[in-house]
Amino acid sequence: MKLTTKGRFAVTAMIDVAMHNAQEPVTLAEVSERQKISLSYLEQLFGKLRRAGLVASVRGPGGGYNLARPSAMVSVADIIVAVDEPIDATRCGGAQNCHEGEVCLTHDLWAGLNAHIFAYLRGVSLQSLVDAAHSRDALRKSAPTKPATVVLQERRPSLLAPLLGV
Amino acid sequence: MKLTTKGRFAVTAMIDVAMHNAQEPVTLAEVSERQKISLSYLEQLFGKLRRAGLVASVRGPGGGYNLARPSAMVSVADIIVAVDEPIDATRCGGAQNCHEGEVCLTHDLWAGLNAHIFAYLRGVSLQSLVDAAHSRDALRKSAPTKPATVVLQERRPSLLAPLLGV
DNA sequence: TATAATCCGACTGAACTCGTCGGATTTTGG
DNA sequence: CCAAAATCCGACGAGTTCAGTCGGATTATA
Repeated sequence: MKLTTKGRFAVTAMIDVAMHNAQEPVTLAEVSERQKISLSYLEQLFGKLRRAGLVASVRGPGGGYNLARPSAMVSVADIIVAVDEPIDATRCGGAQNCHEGEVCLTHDLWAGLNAHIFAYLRGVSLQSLVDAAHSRDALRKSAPTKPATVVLQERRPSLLAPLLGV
Repeated sequence: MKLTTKGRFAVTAMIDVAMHNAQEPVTLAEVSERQKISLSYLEQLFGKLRRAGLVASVRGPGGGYNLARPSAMVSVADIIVAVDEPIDATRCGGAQNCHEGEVCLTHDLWAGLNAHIFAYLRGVSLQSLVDAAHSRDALRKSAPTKPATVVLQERRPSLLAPLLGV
């Protein structure tokens, strides 16, 4: 699953599309501006997302991207798998580290972890992320104690942040 | 947490030490031979494991490494954190991708995932991995239908194997 | 026909990872 | 006291991977 910044960008971009997809398709230029991701990079990502069947494209002027199915039916796992192609699985599946024909000591451990992570990300829908963003917005508006231009989010460097490079 | 092969090797090596640690300390030369990991690399790993307080070293001839505490009290998370030092957490903790002073759309998602993975690995003790290895051994001995030299473990390429590059 | 947009493959600079190497230090045994 | 066994340590390099760019092709609109 690999969990690189590419996957993170893809999820962010998909949320953006889901939030702005009324009738008109959403152009990558808009996403680029809103999310501060370079257009070229977005093109690369959405090529994969389209091939994976997560978005549908409309070419030409007035075109852009639509979600291929309702956001409630798209999971984060879907997005990441689409974008961060699995590398060669020949790590522990073959004779690489598994020594002398035996399954290596930790095989089951990593397999279990994989299943765990996958299940977690599979359980998070795009819709739920959109909802979360909306409720954050609502919360911020209901308590506008400072001018919006100066509001800086307080940094909260989670103890767990370094894990997985997030 | 990063989950690289370095972490995997460290876990494997720790299992090996736990399984062979009677009174005498275990030398890295033995671990190297049994687990097919280069000695130099093991030295590098065990330097970190020692600094993290997971193993204790005995120098000079007859020396080697002992577990610093009972294997039931060492988790996989401990080992991986000791070896795969956290990279710069400046991914989402600051203003990098979080744009315009707001928390980026996916912040909570990744934080939750981290916590999830960490909890999982925290729940797996070194002892449990040793037990699993022992029961695999017992199973293989109890059904010796073929000469041991020819027994090849059947490959079972899990569907989830590509995830995380395991 | 000009323009807005997706589409695509190749490429590069930078970072990171794996693993090595040479040597220093400590301790045991003869 | 000395040789050998072992840990200890920092630096380095080859290879790989990743993030992001670039130039241009294609498609559709107006």
